[in-house]
Amino acid sequence: MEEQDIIRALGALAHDIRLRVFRALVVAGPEGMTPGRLGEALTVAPTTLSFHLKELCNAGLLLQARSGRNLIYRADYARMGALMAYLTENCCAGDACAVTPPSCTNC
Amino acid sequence: MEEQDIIRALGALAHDIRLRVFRALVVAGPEGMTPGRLGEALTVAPTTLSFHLKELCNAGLLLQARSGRNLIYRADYARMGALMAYLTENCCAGDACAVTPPSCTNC
DNA sequence: TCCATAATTCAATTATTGTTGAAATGTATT
DNA sequence: AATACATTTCAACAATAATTGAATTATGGA
Repeated sequence: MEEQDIIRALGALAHDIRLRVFRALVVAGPEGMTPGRLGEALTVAPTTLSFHLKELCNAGLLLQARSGRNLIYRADYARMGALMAYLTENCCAGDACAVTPPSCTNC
Repeated sequence: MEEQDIIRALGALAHDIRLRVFRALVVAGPEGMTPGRLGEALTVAPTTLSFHLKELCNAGLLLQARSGRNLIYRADYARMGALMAYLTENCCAGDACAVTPPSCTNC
């Protein structure tokens, strides 16, 4: 992941609506969610939501697919993982930022 | 760390100069760096650099101290760690985003 | 005290982002 | 084909962030 992509991804997540959208999609899992359901769950107007979904897509954090007349948005876990990896490698030092994932608690 | 703090931290890092500044300070370690050295190393004008250092401070990612007529900026590793923890817990799912830190490679 | 250095603050300007409602697109149903 | 629904695109506007040079604050040394 290029530095420019990192900046775009960070910028995309640095907004309350977008962070909430992304979290909701992470929770939703592989099934994803439609803009309709998202807007209902988060109380965001369709136009506003569409704008932010596009931002997240452009940043590469979401994947879009069509199902009938609905669009389905999904979190791109691989992209998020790449972002985490970048931050861990470049913006952390020593143990200070060492985040211990659940699977490693016994290390 | 409150959601609002997360957004500010992400927003602070979502800028090329600020990301480079933060990385340089992470690399510099506990000794930190002065704006003078940073500006030299990164080729950023004093006023511009000062603006971005302030942004990073406001976001809680940097610590500031004075030493004679120099100011010394340091990365706040704990804050960065808290940011990483938040993202790991809230924006990742399953193994897809599981970042394996160096110390855990044998797990 | 006076000067030089390090860095910040201020104010004006420009550029980028975010919001909103109206209009348009695409798809399913009858 | 006609209608309804889900969603996006467009265009105008409002708000926020970034850049720049000049002026200011703070410290140390002659």
